[in-house]
Amino acid sequence: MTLKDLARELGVSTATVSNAFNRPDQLSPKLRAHILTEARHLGYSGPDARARSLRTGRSRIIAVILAESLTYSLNDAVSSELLSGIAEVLDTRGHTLLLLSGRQNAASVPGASSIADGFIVYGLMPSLKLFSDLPPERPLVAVDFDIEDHATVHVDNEPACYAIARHALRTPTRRPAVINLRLTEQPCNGRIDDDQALLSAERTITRARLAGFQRAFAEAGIDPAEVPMWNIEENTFEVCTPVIEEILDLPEAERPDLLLCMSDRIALTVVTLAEQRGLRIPEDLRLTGFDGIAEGQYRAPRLTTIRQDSTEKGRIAARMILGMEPAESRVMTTEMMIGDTCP
Amino acid sequence: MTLKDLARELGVSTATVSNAFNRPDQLSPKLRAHILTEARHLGYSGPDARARSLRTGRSRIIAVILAESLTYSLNDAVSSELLSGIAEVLDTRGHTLLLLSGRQNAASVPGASSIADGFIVYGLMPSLKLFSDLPPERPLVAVDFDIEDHATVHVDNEPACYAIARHALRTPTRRPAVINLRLTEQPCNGRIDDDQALLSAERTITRARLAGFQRAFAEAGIDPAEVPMWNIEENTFEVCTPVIEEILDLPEAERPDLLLCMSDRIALTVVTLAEQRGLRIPEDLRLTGFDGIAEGQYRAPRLTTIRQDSTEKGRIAARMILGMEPAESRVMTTEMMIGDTCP
DNA sequence: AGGGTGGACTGGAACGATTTAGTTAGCAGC
DNA sequence: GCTGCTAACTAAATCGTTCCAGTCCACCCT
Repeated sequence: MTLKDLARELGVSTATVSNAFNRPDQLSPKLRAHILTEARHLGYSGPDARARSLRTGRSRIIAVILAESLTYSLNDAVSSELLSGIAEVLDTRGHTLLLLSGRQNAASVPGASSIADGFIVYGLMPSLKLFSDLPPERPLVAVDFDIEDHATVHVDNEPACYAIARHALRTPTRRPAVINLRLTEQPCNGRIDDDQALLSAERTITRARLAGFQRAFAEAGIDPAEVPMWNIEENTFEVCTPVIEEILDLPEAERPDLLLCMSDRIALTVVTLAEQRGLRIPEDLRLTGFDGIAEGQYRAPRLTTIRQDSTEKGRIAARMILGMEPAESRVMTTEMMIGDTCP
Repeated sequence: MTLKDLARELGVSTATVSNAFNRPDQLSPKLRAHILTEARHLGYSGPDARARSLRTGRSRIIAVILAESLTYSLNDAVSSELLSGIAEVLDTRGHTLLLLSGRQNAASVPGASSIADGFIVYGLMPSLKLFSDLPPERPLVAVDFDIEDHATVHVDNEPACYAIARHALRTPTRRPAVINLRLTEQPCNGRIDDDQALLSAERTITRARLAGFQRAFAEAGIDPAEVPMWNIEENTFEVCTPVIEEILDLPEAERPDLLLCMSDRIALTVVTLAEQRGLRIPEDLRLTGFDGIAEGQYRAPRLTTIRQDSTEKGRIAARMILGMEPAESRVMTTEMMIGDTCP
C-alpha cells in the first residue's frame, strides 16, 4: 500500500494525498479528513520515510559516531551522559539518533551514515580516513577533539587539571603519581617507562589534562619527570583493576600517597581496591578524579574531582548540529568538587 | 556528484558503476579498479544510502523503541546494558542502531521509524497506538513485555522473585516490606494505600515480580495483604530518595527490617541513605535487589540480588531481528547472588 | 460582461540508486 | 563458417515520495 495506491483508490492525485499528510493548508479540511480516514482504513500508515528522505534530502536523523565500541560507550557514564544530552535536544525537535562506532568496522560507517542529516563525532582522532568519507556538505560537530573546518565542543581540560593538582599539592605529599587514560601512542595498560613513545600527537584532551597536572607539579617545586605515571587503556573497572592493584601492592615505601586520576572511573576503582586492602582514604592515600559522575558522589568517600557537564556538552553539540546555535568552537567551564578523597 | 554523474564522466553505464561498488564479480577487475580510483578522485564517496534504501527496501538500520525517555534509558544501567548487547550484535553484522523513545512525542516514531528494517521494542505497553503505525511486514521483537503475534524475550521474573524472597524469609523477619517499581496504574511515588488501583493489567513484568514475592510470603505464613508496599515511579537515585527517606525515617517500631526491592538502583539508594543514618546492614536492615548491575557488586556491602543478563537479552533480541535465531517467545533464566545485604 | 483573484487540486519530473533482461564481442569446438 | 557459450557491459524500468508549475472553477469587483 503506497501513497500512489491510496491516491488511485480515492480518485485524487498523489500530490493531494501527500499534501494531506504534509501541508494541511493546501487542501480543504473535508477532503483531508476523508483521505486520512481512508488511509487508516486501508492500512496506509503515512509516507514512507525512505522515499521521503530521498526526495527531500532530509531524514531527521542525526548520526553520532563514537570513538569506542557502542558497547563501551553505552556503559560508560561520561559518554552515555553525552548521548543523553544529545538525545534530549534531538527529541524535542523531532529528530532521532543513529549510533555508529568509528572503531572496528569503520567500513560500515560511510555506507550507513549518508542517511543522516548531520554528524556528531565524539573523541575520534582527526586523521581517520573516516572523515573524508562523510558527505562534506552536511554539518559535523566534533566533541572532545579538534578538527579543522568544523565546530568543536570541549571543556577547559588544562586549567581544570592544573587547579585540582594545585589543590591536592597544598597538602604535603611525599610520593605523587598520575594515572592517565589512553595517553600512549601504543596501547599500554600499566606503568609508563621513560622510553615509551609518550604523547600521541592527536590525543588532545589527554595531553591537555596531563599538561595541567605537570604545570602544578612544576609550580610546587616537583620535577614532573620524576613523577611516576601509569596508563589505563579503557575506562572500565575490569581494565583498571590490574593496573591499580599493581600500584597499591607496591611496597609501602614506594606506594604513592597521592594519585591524580584522569577519570572518576579510575578513581572509584582505586577507592574500591584500597578499601579492600584496608588503606584509609584520605589518611594513607589521597586521590582525585575527573568527570564528576554521579556514582562518585553517592557514597562515602565522595570523590574530589572536576565536574564536567557531559549532558550539557551533548546538548550544545546537538543544538549546533540543528542550527539552534552558532556552530563555532566552544570551551565549557568545569567545576572543582572537593570531596572526601582529597580534602 | 552522483553515481550517474560518475558514470557519464567515465563513459560507462550506471549499472557498471553500481556493480563496481556492490558486486565485484560482475565486471573486470581492471575496470572496477579504474572506477573506484576515479570515484575517490572526483569526490564520490559511494552510493547514497537514501536512494539505496528506497530501491532495495533495506537500510541496515534497526530501530529500538524505548518505553522511557532516551535520556533516562541511556543513564539507566539495565537499559543501557540491553542496548549494548543489541549494539554488539548489530555491529558485527554491519547494522546500525536507531534510538527512538515511545514516550513523549510518540508522533515522531511512525514517521522516522519506517526507515528501519526491524524493530526492537523495550518495555512498552502493548495497547499503545504506536504499534498499529509500525509497518506490519517488518520484524518486531518485544523485550520485557508481551504482545500478540510477535517474538518476545523475558526473564523468569516470578520464580526469581519467589526464590529471593524465600531466601530472605529464612532469616526471622519482623517487618518485611516491598518497594515496587512502576506498579500502580496511576503514577504514585510513595506508600501504596489499600484503595489505590493496584495492578496495571499491562505491566506484566512488575506484576510477575510482585507475584513471586507474595507467593513466598504466603508460604512463610505471612499474609501478603499485611505487607506494606511502596512504589517508585522512575528508577533513578533522585526519584527513589524521597520515598526511601520516608521509609527509613519511620519510628523504629514501624520501620521495616527487610526490604524487597524491585531493582538494584532502589536497593543501592537504600544502602546509601541507610549508611547516612547509621543503620547497619544487614543487622538493622536487610534488603534485596533485582538486576545484578555492576555498581551493586563493586563495593561493600555487595547487594543480594537477582542477576539478569541484560546484555545477553539484548543480544538475543538482536539476533532474532536479524534472523540469526528463530523469533519465538523466549524466557531467560536468572541467577540469585547472595551478597552482604541479605546473607 | 469581462477581468482579476485565489483556493483547490493535478500532472509529471525529479530524487539517486538497483536490477532485470538484454546486447555485444570473443572464442572454442566441430 | 556456423553454433553455442561465457564474460563484460548496458538500457531502461522501478522504488515511493515531494513539489513546481499549472489548470480549473467559483466568486467578486467594477
